[in-house]
Amino acid sequence: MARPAPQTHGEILAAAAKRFAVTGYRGTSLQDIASEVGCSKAAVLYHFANKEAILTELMAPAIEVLRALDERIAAQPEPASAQRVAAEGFVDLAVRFRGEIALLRGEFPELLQQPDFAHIQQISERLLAALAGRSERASARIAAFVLLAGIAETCGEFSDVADEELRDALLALLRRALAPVH
Amino acid sequence: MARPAPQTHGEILAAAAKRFAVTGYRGTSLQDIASEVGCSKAAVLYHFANKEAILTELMAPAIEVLRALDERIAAQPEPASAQRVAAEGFVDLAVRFRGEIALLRGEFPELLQQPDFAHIQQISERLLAALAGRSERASARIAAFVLLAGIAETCGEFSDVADEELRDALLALLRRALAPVH
DNA sequence: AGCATGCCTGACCGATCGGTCAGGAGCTGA
DNA sequence: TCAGCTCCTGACCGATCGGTCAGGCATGCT
Repeated sequence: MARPAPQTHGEILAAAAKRFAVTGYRGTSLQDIASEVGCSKAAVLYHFANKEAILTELMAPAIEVLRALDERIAAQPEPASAQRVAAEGFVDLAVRFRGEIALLRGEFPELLQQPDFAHIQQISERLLAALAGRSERASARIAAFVLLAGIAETCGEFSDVADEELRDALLALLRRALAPVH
Repeated sequence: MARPAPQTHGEILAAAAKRFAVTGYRGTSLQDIASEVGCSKAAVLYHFANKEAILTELMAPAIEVLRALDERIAAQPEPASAQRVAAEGFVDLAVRFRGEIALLRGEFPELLQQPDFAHIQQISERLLAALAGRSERASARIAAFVLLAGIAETCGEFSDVADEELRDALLALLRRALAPVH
């Protein structure tokens, strides 16, 4: 019809991001996305192999940064430095990609099961270990888990707070809350 | 058939709890629950008006405790005491009902939209305000949100940790992490 | 014996889901 | 002019969802 050019791919991506942010991944149907774009559901599936492929492409930049952070953490020989790198890197990532993280709207557990995101679970585990100061103590791991999950849930809210202010608040919280490495 | 007595109501509740804990509320169908019990889907809907009624009954005790906590917090005239009551009360609730909270598996946002749980959103807001020391500063509210959401997400994990140990770890974390009231 | 009631079943309903498919419109190069 | 390609459509598919309904089978009261 009136669709002039093949920028549709990008439009679908943008529409999907918009809808996912409101109703979550599972709560958004291909028809919802198609309606938002103004095309047919079949057109959406012409540009993307399936629904999961849309999410994968949407999250790709954030996942790449997460992967890089994982490498930087792994390169730290000392627990204390690994904890610092993990804290600063994760806060930075959470703030920068807070829009993308918000898309998941608490669907982390299910989404992580999907084959495309399988390796993220392992990265999360290493991130948790680093934040816990590579300690096996339950209290350290519990605190790290609370902060990790809490920050992931939080960054989507507070969209009215500037990046800078959000990052400072989260970093200050982490510095107060993380058990010091001993 | 061989179903002897009307303890089916309780069996359905138990089966639903078991399944919700694994696949979440939305990820569990009435047929799943019926199969777990060993009855028909129609039998499930004979005992419960609809799917949501199962969840409502499952969460009722936890919600009642939450409501009582809300009242106790509201009765505190000073921000400092309200913060203390909120922190201790919420940790206690999270640990006691960690099984129930785990059922929700990150489906809080959607579930809170449902009419049966509408008032919980307001209670959560007051809980957040109390933890933030009734401060309007963004940093205080951000920290409170991270801790609230993080604890809710956490208590379902660490099922191998004893109640006592989990509560102590969470309380110690809150004491470190909460911005002091000034 | 007859009847009501509680508990439960299988068959069925409309809606919605992700995904497929044949084909059409419009452009491009031979 | 016509073949071929990209982009897209509407019709359709099987599966699954929550929920309904008429009826069946015990049990217990009259």
